[in-house]
Amino acid sequence: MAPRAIALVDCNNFYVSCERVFRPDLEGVPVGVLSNNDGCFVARSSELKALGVKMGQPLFEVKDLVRRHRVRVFSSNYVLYGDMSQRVTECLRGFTPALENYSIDESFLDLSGFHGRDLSAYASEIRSTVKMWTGIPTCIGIASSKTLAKLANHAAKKSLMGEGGVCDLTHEGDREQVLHMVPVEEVWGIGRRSAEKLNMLGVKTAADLRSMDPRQARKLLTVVGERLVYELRGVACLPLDLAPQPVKGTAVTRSFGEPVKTWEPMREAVASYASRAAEKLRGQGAHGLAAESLQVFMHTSPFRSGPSYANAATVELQPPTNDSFALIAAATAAAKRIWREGFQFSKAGVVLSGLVPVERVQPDLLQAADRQRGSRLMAAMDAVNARMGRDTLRSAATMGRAWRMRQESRSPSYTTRLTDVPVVRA
DNA sequence: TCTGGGGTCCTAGGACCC
DNA sequence: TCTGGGGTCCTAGGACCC
Repeated sequence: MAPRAIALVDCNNFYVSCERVFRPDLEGVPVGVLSNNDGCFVARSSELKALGVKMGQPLFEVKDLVRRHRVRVFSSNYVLYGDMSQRVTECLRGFTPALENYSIDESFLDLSGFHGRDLSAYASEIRSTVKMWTGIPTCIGIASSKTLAKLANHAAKKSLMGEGGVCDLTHEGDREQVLHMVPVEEVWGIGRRSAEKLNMLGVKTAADLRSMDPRQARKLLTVVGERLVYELRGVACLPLDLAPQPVKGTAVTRSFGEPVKTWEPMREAVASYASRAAEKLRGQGAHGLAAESLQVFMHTSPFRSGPSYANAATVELQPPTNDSFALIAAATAAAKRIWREGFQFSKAGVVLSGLVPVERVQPDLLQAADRQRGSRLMAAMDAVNARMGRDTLRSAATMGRAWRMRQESRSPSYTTRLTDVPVVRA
Protein backbone atom coordinates (compact mmCIF):
# COMPACT_ATOMS: atom_id res chain seq x y z
CA MET A 1 0.00 0.00 0.00
CA ALA A 2 1.30 3.44 -0.85
CA PRO A 3 2.15 5.55 2.21
CA ARG A 4 -0.36 8.14 3.21
CA ALA A 5 0.18 11.75 2.29
CA ILE A 6 -1.80 14.24 4.34
CA ALA A 7 -1.65 17.94 3.64
CA LEU A 8 -2.62 20.56 6.18
CA VAL A 9 -3.70 23.81 4.57
CA ASP A 10 -3.68 26.65 7.10
CA CYS A 11 -4.70 30.23 6.34
CA ASN A 12 -2.14 32.82 7.43
CA ASN A 13 -3.35 35.18 10.19
CA PHE A 14 -6.81 34.28 8.97
CA TYR A 15 -8.99 37.05 10.47
CA VAL A 16 -6.45 39.70 9.51
CA SER A 17 -6.25 38.29 5.99
CA CYS A 18 -10.07 38.46 5.71
CA GLU A 19 -10.00 42.15 6.64
CA ARG A 20 -7.20 42.77 4.14
CA VAL A 21 -9.06 41.19 1.23
CA PHE A 22 -11.44 44.17 1.26
CA ARG A 23 -8.91 46.75 2.42
CA PRO A 24 -5.73 46.48 0.34
CA ASP A 25 -4.44 49.57 2.13
CA LEU A 26 -3.93 47.31 5.17
CA GLU A 27 -1.12 45.37 3.43
CA GLY A 28 2.31 45.89 4.97
CA VAL A 29 1.06 47.68 8.09
CA PRO A 30 0.38 46.25 11.56
CA VAL A 31 -3.20 44.93 11.83
CA GLY A 32 -4.91 43.16 14.72
CA VAL A 33 -8.34 41.62 15.31
CA LEU A 34 -9.84 41.63 18.80
CA SER A 35 -11.88 39.05 20.68
CA ASN A 36 -15.50 39.65 21.58
CA ASN A 37 -15.95 42.73 23.73
CA ASP A 38 -12.79 44.17 22.15
CA GLY A 39 -10.92 42.43 24.96
CA CYS A 40 -7.73 40.94 23.58
CA PHE A 41 -5.93 40.18 20.33
CA VAL A 42 -7.00 36.95 18.63
CA ALA A 43 -5.31 37.58 15.26
CA ARG A 44 -2.18 39.57 14.42
CA SER A 45 -0.52 40.44 11.15
CA SER A 46 3.19 39.61 10.90
CA GLU A 47 3.96 43.30 11.45
CA LEU A 48 2.00 43.27 14.71
CA LYS A 49 3.71 40.07 15.87
CA ALA A 50 7.04 41.76 15.15
CA LEU A 51 6.02 44.59 17.50
CA GLY A 52 5.83 41.99 20.28
CA VAL A 53 2.05 41.78 20.71
CA LYS A 54 1.18 38.27 21.91
CA MET A 55 -1.77 36.06 21.05
CA GLY A 56 -4.52 36.68 23.61
CA GLN A 57 -2.87 39.83 24.95
CA PRO A 58 -5.39 42.34 26.36
CA LEU A 59 -5.70 45.52 24.32
CA PHE A 60 -5.36 47.80 27.37
CA GLU A 61 -1.88 46.42 28.07
CA VAL A 62 -0.54 47.66 24.74
CA LYS A 63 -2.63 50.81 24.20
CA ASP A 64 0.49 52.98 23.93
CA LEU A 65 2.20 50.76 21.42
CA VAL A 66 -1.00 50.59 19.36
CA ARG A 67 -1.17 54.36 19.20
CA ARG A 68 2.55 54.88 18.54
CA HIS A 69 2.68 52.44 15.64
CA ARG A 70 -0.78 53.28 14.30
CA VAL A 71 -1.89 49.64 14.60
CA ARG A 72 -5.13 49.08 12.69
CA VAL A 73 -7.41 47.38 15.21
CA PHE A 74 -10.66 45.60 14.31
CA SER A 75 -13.48 44.14 16.40
CA SER A 76 -14.11 40.56 15.30
CA ASN A 77 -16.55 40.08 12.43
CA TYR A 78 -17.38 36.38 12.61
CA VAL A 79 -20.03 36.53 9.91
CA LEU A 80 -17.37 37.72 7.45
CA TYR A 81 -14.76 35.17 8.61
CA GLY A 82 -17.26 32.30 8.44
CA ASP A 83 -18.24 33.20 4.92
CA MET A 84 -14.62 33.57 3.75
CA SER A 85 -13.82 30.23 5.39
CA GLN A 86 -16.51 28.52 3.31
CA ARG A 87 -15.06 29.99 0.15
CA VAL A 88 -11.60 28.68 0.96
CA THR A 89 -12.99 25.20 1.73
CA GLU A 90 -14.97 25.10 -1.55
CA CYS A 91 -11.83 26.03 -3.43
CA LEU A 92 -9.87 23.22 -1.71
CA ARG A 93 -12.57 20.69 -2.56
CA GLY A 94 -11.70 21.29 -6.19
CA PHE A 95 -8.34 19.62 -5.52
CA THR A 96 -9.57 16.58 -3.61
CA PRO A 97 -12.94 15.47 -2.24
CA ALA A 98 -11.12 13.71 0.64
CA LEU A 99 -11.01 16.73 2.90
CA GLU A 100 -11.54 17.31 6.60
CA ASN A 101 -12.55 20.83 7.45
CA TYR A 102 -10.74 20.97 10.79
CA SER A 103 -11.34 24.55 11.90
CA ILE A 104 -12.37 27.92 10.56
CA ASP A 105 -8.94 28.36 8.97
CA GLU A 106 -7.54 24.83 8.52
CA SER A 107 -8.29 21.76 6.41
CA PHE A 108 -6.60 18.37 6.15
CA LEU A 109 -6.44 17.00 2.59
CA ASP A 110 -5.75 13.37 1.75
CA LEU A 111 -3.24 13.47 -1.10
CA SER A 112 -2.33 9.75 -0.93
CA GLY A 113 -3.59 9.21 -4.45
CA PHE A 114 -1.20 11.86 -5.74
CA HIS A 115 1.95 10.02 -4.65
CA GLY A 116 4.36 9.81 -7.51
CA ARG A 117 3.57 13.35 -8.49
CA ASP A 118 5.62 16.16 -7.05
CA LEU A 119 3.62 16.90 -3.90
CA SER A 120 5.38 20.21 -3.25
CA ALA A 121 4.53 21.46 -6.72
CA TYR A 122 0.92 20.34 -6.28
CA ALA A 123 0.73 22.14 -2.93
CA SER A 124 2.13 25.31 -4.51
CA GLU A 125 -0.62 25.10 -7.11
CA ILE A 126 -3.23 24.78 -4.33
CA ARG A 127 -1.78 27.83 -2.58
CA SER A 128 -1.82 30.04 -5.62
CA THR A 129 -5.33 28.97 -6.60
CA VAL A 130 -6.74 29.70 -3.13
CA LYS A 131 -4.99 33.09 -3.17
CA MET A 132 -6.35 33.91 -6.61
CA TRP A 133 -9.95 32.83 -5.95
CA THR A 134 -10.39 34.04 -2.37
CA GLY A 135 -7.56 36.48 -1.71
CA ILE A 136 -6.45 34.46 1.34
CA PRO A 137 -2.76 33.49 1.75
CA THR A 138 -2.05 29.98 3.11
CA CYS A 139 0.78 27.67 4.15
CA ILE A 140 0.79 23.93 3.45
CA GLY A 141 2.52 21.09 5.30
CA ILE A 142 2.64 17.54 3.97
CA ALA A 143 3.46 14.31 5.85
CA SER A 144 2.18 10.82 6.58
CA SER A 145 0.23 11.62 9.78
CA LYS A 146 -1.86 14.55 10.96
CA THR A 147 0.59 15.47 13.71
CA LEU A 148 3.50 15.44 11.27
CA ALA A 149 1.45 17.46 8.76
CA LYS A 150 0.89 20.02 11.51
CA LEU A 151 4.62 20.04 12.17
CA ALA A 152 5.31 20.45 8.46
CA ASN A 153 2.89 23.35 8.36
CA HIS A 154 4.69 24.97 11.28
CA ALA A 155 7.97 24.54 9.38
CA ALA A 156 6.41 26.08 6.26
CA LYS A 157 5.16 29.09 8.23
CA LYS A 158 8.55 29.65 9.87
CA SER A 159 10.48 28.87 6.68
CA LEU A 160 12.49 26.16 8.45
CA MET A 161 12.97 24.31 5.15
CA GLY A 162 13.34 26.90 2.44
CA GLU A 163 10.82 29.53 1.44
CA GLY A 164 7.59 29.22 -0.50
CA GLY A 165 4.97 28.44 2.12
CA VAL A 166 5.11 24.68 1.48
CA CYS A 167 6.93 21.99 3.47
CA ASP A 168 6.94 18.32 2.48
CA LEU A 169 8.13 15.99 5.24
CA THR A 170 7.39 12.70 3.48
CA HIS A 171 11.16 12.14 3.06
CA GLU A 172 13.04 10.99 6.14
CA GLY A 173 16.01 13.34 5.89
CA ASP A 174 13.88 16.47 5.87
CA ARG A 175 11.63 15.07 8.57
CA GLU A 176 14.56 14.37 10.93
CA GLN A 177 15.93 17.85 10.41
CA VAL A 178 12.64 19.53 11.31
CA LEU A 179 11.92 17.20 14.26
CA HIS A 180 15.20 18.31 15.83
CA MET A 181 14.51 22.01 15.19
CA VAL A 182 11.06 22.23 16.73
CA PRO A 183 10.67 22.59 20.53
CA VAL A 184 8.32 20.05 22.06
CA GLU A 185 5.79 22.69 23.16
CA GLU A 186 5.13 23.47 19.48
CA VAL A 187 3.90 19.93 18.83
CA TRP A 188 0.14 19.72 18.21
CA GLY A 189 -1.49 18.39 21.40
CA ILE A 190 1.31 19.45 23.75
CA GLY A 191 0.13 22.38 25.84
CA ARG A 192 1.75 24.23 28.70
CA ARG A 193 1.18 21.57 31.34
CA SER A 194 2.40 18.68 29.23
CA ALA A 195 5.44 20.65 28.05
CA GLU A 196 6.42 21.28 31.69
CA LYS A 197 6.22 17.58 32.50
CA LEU A 198 8.21 16.63 29.40
CA ASN A 199 10.89 19.26 30.00
CA MET A 200 11.45 17.90 33.51
CA LEU A 201 12.33 14.57 31.92
CA GLY A 202 14.71 16.24 29.49
CA VAL A 203 12.34 15.90 26.53
CA LYS A 204 12.92 19.22 24.78
CA THR A 205 12.33 18.75 21.06
CA ALA A 206 9.81 17.04 18.82
CA ALA A 207 12.57 14.52 18.04
CA ASP A 208 12.96 13.74 21.77
CA LEU A 209 9.23 13.09 22.06
CA ARG A 210 9.28 10.93 18.93
CA SER A 211 12.02 8.79 20.50
CA MET A 212 10.24 8.38 23.82
CA ASP A 213 9.04 4.96 24.98
CA PRO A 214 5.30 4.96 24.10
CA ARG A 215 4.46 3.31 27.44
CA GLN A 216 6.25 6.06 29.33
CA ALA A 217 4.43 8.68 27.23
CA ARG A 218 1.15 7.02 28.17
CA LYS A 219 1.98 7.05 31.88
CA LEU A 220 2.89 10.73 31.70
CA LEU A 221 0.27 12.07 29.28
CA THR A 222 -2.44 9.36 28.99
CA VAL A 223 -3.20 7.73 25.65
CA VAL A 224 -3.06 11.15 24.05
CA GLY A 225 0.69 11.23 24.65
CA GLU A 226 1.18 7.66 23.47
CA ARG A 227 -0.66 8.38 20.23
CA LEU A 228 1.45 11.46 19.71
CA VAL A 229 4.67 9.41 19.87
CA TYR A 230 3.38 7.08 17.16
CA GLU A 231 2.07 9.95 15.04
CA LEU A 232 5.51 11.61 15.18
CA ARG A 233 7.01 8.31 13.98
CA GLY A 234 4.75 8.54 10.94
CA VAL A 235 2.21 5.96 12.14
CA ALA A 236 -1.17 7.61 11.56
CA CYS A 237 -3.40 7.11 14.62
CA LEU A 238 -5.80 10.00 13.98
CA PRO A 239 -8.12 9.28 11.05
CA LEU A 240 -9.29 11.96 8.66
CA ASP A 241 -12.87 12.95 9.47
CA LEU A 242 -14.28 13.33 5.99
CA ALA A 243 -17.93 13.80 7.04
CA PRO A 244 -18.51 16.36 9.77
CA GLN A 245 -19.79 14.71 12.97
CA PRO A 246 -22.81 16.26 14.70
CA VAL A 247 -21.80 18.44 17.63
CA LYS A 248 -22.26 16.94 21.11
CA GLY A 249 -23.05 20.17 22.87
CA THR A 250 -23.37 23.83 22.09
CA ALA A 251 -23.03 27.00 24.12
CA VAL A 252 -23.61 30.73 23.92
CA THR A 253 -21.58 32.59 26.51
CA ARG A 254 -20.51 36.23 26.64
CA SER A 255 -18.73 38.71 28.85
CA PHE A 256 -20.81 41.82 29.39
CA GLY A 257 -19.86 45.22 27.98
CA GLU A 258 -20.30 46.60 31.49
CA PRO A 259 -20.91 44.81 34.80
CA VAL A 260 -24.48 43.62 35.35
CA LYS A 261 -25.79 44.44 38.83
CA THR A 262 -29.55 43.98 38.53
CA TRP A 263 -31.86 41.17 37.52
CA GLU A 264 -33.47 42.76 34.48
CA PRO A 265 -30.39 43.00 32.22
CA MET A 266 -29.27 39.56 33.42
CA ARG A 267 -32.65 38.14 32.45
CA GLU A 268 -32.43 39.78 29.02
CA ALA A 269 -28.90 38.55 28.42
CA VAL A 270 -29.72 34.96 29.39
CA ALA A 271 -32.91 35.02 27.28
CA SER A 272 -30.94 36.33 24.33
CA TYR A 273 -28.24 33.64 24.68
CA ALA A 274 -30.91 30.93 24.94
CA SER A 275 -32.56 32.25 21.80
CA ARG A 276 -29.27 32.24 19.90
CA ALA A 277 -28.49 28.73 21.20
CA ALA A 278 -31.89 27.54 19.93
CA GLU A 279 -31.10 28.93 16.46
CA LYS A 280 -27.79 27.09 16.48
CA LEU A 281 -29.56 23.83 17.36
CA ARG A 282 -32.07 24.24 14.54
CA GLY A 283 -29.25 24.85 12.07
CA GLN A 284 -27.40 21.62 12.96
CA GLY A 285 -27.69 18.36 11.04
CA ALA A 286 -30.32 17.55 8.45
CA HIS A 287 -33.42 18.65 10.38
CA GLY A 288 -31.93 20.26 13.44
CA LEU A 289 -31.00 18.97 16.87
CA ALA A 290 -32.91 19.13 20.16
CA ALA A 291 -31.37 19.47 23.63
CA GLU A 292 -32.10 17.22 26.61
CA SER A 293 -30.43 19.48 29.11
CA LEU A 294 -29.82 23.20 29.56
CA GLN A 295 -27.38 24.81 31.94
CA VAL A 296 -27.10 28.48 32.86
CA PHE A 297 -24.05 29.90 34.58
CA MET A 298 -23.08 33.39 35.77
CA HIS A 299 -20.06 34.76 37.59
CA THR A 300 -18.32 37.92 38.72
CA SER A 301 -15.00 38.96 37.18
CA PRO A 302 -12.04 36.79 38.20
CA PHE A 303 -9.76 39.77 37.47
CA ARG A 304 -11.31 42.27 39.83
CA SER A 305 -11.37 42.51 43.60
CA GLY A 306 -14.69 42.80 45.43
CA PRO A 307 -17.28 40.22 46.39
CA SER A 308 -17.14 37.25 44.05
CA TYR A 309 -19.82 34.71 43.22
CA ALA A 310 -20.13 31.96 40.65
CA ASN A 311 -22.91 29.46 40.20
CA ALA A 312 -24.68 27.29 37.64
CA ALA A 313 -28.06 25.60 37.39
CA THR A 314 -29.18 22.78 35.13
CA VAL A 315 -32.66 22.04 33.79
CA GLU A 316 -33.73 18.78 32.14
CA LEU A 317 -35.84 19.35 29.03
CA GLN A 318 -38.49 16.68 28.67
CA PRO A 319 -39.17 16.16 25.83
CA PRO A 320 -35.92 17.46 24.27
CA THR A 321 -36.53 20.71 22.38
CA ASN A 322 -35.03 23.40 20.17
CA ASP A 323 -37.96 25.80 20.51
CA SER A 324 -36.71 29.32 21.26
CA PHE A 325 -39.54 30.11 23.63
CA ALA A 326 -39.17 26.84 25.56
CA LEU A 327 -35.41 27.38 25.92
CA ILE A 328 -35.84 31.03 26.93
CA ALA A 329 -38.33 29.99 29.62
CA ALA A 330 -36.07 27.22 30.92
CA ALA A 331 -32.98 29.45 30.91
CA THR A 332 -34.77 32.31 32.65
CA ALA A 333 -36.06 29.99 35.38
CA ALA A 334 -32.60 28.49 35.89
CA ALA A 335 -30.98 31.93 36.05
CA LYS A 336 -33.55 33.07 38.59
CA ARG A 337 -32.59 30.17 40.85
CA ILE A 338 -28.93 31.20 41.06
CA TRP A 339 -29.36 34.99 40.86
CA ARG A 340 -27.99 36.97 43.83
CA GLU A 341 -28.27 40.68 44.49
CA GLY A 342 -25.21 42.70 45.44
CA PHE A 343 -22.69 41.42 42.91
CA GLN A 344 -21.17 42.83 39.73
CA PHE A 345 -21.57 40.05 37.18
CA SER A 346 -19.06 40.00 34.31
CA LYS A 347 -20.24 37.02 32.33
CA ALA A 348 -23.07 34.53 31.85
CA GLY A 349 -23.82 31.70 29.47
CA VAL A 350 -26.29 29.08 28.30
CA VAL A 351 -24.94 25.59 27.64
CA LEU A 352 -26.98 22.91 25.87
CA SER A 353 -26.10 19.22 26.01
CA GLY A 354 -27.57 15.82 25.30
CA LEU A 355 -28.21 16.81 21.69
CA VAL A 356 -30.38 14.45 19.65
CA PRO A 357 -31.70 14.73 16.08
CA VAL A 358 -35.25 16.13 16.25
CA GLU A 359 -36.56 13.26 14.18
CA ARG A 360 -35.51 10.90 16.98
CA VAL A 361 -37.40 12.79 19.68
CA GLN A 362 -40.34 10.69 20.91
CA PRO A 363 -43.52 12.46 19.93
CA ASP A 364 -45.69 13.16 22.94
CA LEU A 365 -49.29 12.71 21.77
CA LEU A 366 -50.82 15.22 24.15
CA GLN A 367 -48.55 18.02 23.04
CA ALA A 368 -48.00 16.99 19.43
CA ALA A 369 -50.25 19.64 17.90
CA ASP A 370 -48.72 22.33 20.05
CA ARG A 371 -45.23 21.35 19.11
CA GLN A 372 -45.97 21.28 15.43
CA ARG A 373 -47.27 24.82 15.62
CA GLY A 374 -44.11 25.76 17.50
CA SER A 375 -41.75 24.28 14.93
CA ARG A 376 -43.59 26.02 12.06
CA LEU A 377 -43.18 29.32 13.91
CA MET A 378 -39.48 28.65 14.48
CA ALA A 379 -38.97 27.79 10.81
CA ALA A 380 -40.71 31.01 9.78
CA MET A 381 -38.58 33.05 12.19
CA ASP A 382 -35.36 31.45 10.95
CA ALA A 383 -36.35 32.09 7.33
CA VAL A 384 -37.00 35.79 7.95
CA ASN A 385 -33.76 36.19 9.90
CA ALA A 386 -31.76 34.41 7.21
CA ARG A 387 -33.14 36.80 4.59
CA MET A 388 -33.21 40.05 6.50
CA GLY A 389 -30.30 39.65 8.89
CA ARG A 390 -29.90 38.18 12.36
CA ASP A 391 -32.34 39.37 15.05
CA THR A 392 -34.79 40.95 12.62
CA LEU A 393 -37.40 38.80 14.35
CA ARG A 394 -36.88 37.77 17.95
CA SER A 395 -38.57 37.23 21.30
CA ALA A 396 -39.44 40.39 23.23
CA ALA A 397 -37.65 38.79 26.21
CA THR A 398 -34.29 39.47 24.55
CA MET A 399 -34.70 43.18 23.80
CA GLY A 400 -32.48 44.96 26.36
CA ARG A 401 -29.24 46.70 25.47
CA ALA A 402 -27.36 47.48 28.68
CA TRP A 403 -25.48 44.16 28.85
CA ARG A 404 -24.45 43.96 25.20
CA MET A 405 -20.80 43.63 24.30
CA ARG A 406 -18.50 46.34 23.08
CA GLN A 407 -17.65 46.29 19.39
CA GLU A 408 -16.21 49.64 18.55
CA SER A 409 -14.51 48.94 15.25
CA ARG A 410 -16.16 46.16 13.35
CA SER A 411 -15.69 46.02 9.60
CA PRO A 412 -18.73 45.92 7.28
CA SER A 413 -20.34 42.58 6.33
CA TYR A 414 -18.77 42.77 2.88
CA THR A 415 -19.98 39.38 1.69
CA THR A 416 -23.26 38.76 3.54
CA ARG A 417 -25.16 42.03 3.71
CA LEU A 418 -26.27 43.58 0.47
CA THR A 419 -25.80 47.17 1.63
CA ASP A 420 -22.20 46.37 2.63
CA VAL A 421 -21.06 44.79 -0.63
CA PRO A 422 -18.09 46.71 -2.04
CA VAL A 423 -18.82 48.63 -5.25
CA VAL A 424 -16.25 48.53 -8.05
CA ARG A 425 -16.17 51.51 -10.39
CA ALA A 426 -14.62 50.88 -13.79
C1' DT B 1 -13.92 -8.68 64.12
C1' DC B 2 -15.54 -10.18 59.63
C1' DT B 3 -18.88 -7.75 55.61
C1' DG B 4 -17.21 -9.49 47.10
C1' DG B 5 -16.28 -8.35 42.70
C1' DG B 6 -17.09 -6.68 38.47
C1' DG B 7 -19.60 -4.36 35.13
C1' DT B 8 -21.95 0.07 33.20
C1' DC B 9 -23.28 4.73 33.12
C1' DC B 10 -22.85 9.41 34.29
C1' DT B 11 -20.57 13.70 35.59
C1' DA B 12 -17.05 16.96 36.81
C1' DG B 13 -12.75 18.59 35.95
C1' DG B 14 -8.37 18.84 33.45
C1' DA B 15 -5.94 19.65 29.28
C1' DC B 16 -5.81 21.05 24.84
C1' DC B 17 -7.21 23.15 20.37
C1' DC B 18 -8.46 27.11 17.22
C1' DT C 1 -11.65 52.03 33.30
C1' DC C 2 -10.18 47.88 29.97
C1' DT C 3 -8.57 40.55 30.39
C1' DG C 4 -12.77 35.86 24.32
C1' DG C 5 -15.72 32.07 22.97
C1' DG C 6 -16.75 27.47 21.60
C1' DG C 7 -15.43 23.11 21.00
C1' DT C 8 -13.02 18.03 21.82
C1' DC C 9 -11.19 14.07 24.34
C1' DC C 10 -9.68 11.67 28.54
C1' DT C 11 -9.80 10.14 33.36
C1' DA C 12 -11.32 9.49 38.02
C1' DG C 13 -14.80 8.67 41.01
C1' DG C 14 -19.53 7.91 42.47
C1' DA C 15 -24.03 5.58 41.81
C1' DC C 16 -26.08 1.64 40.68
C1' DC C 17 -26.82 -3.17 39.39
C1' DC C 18 -26.29 -8.20 39.55
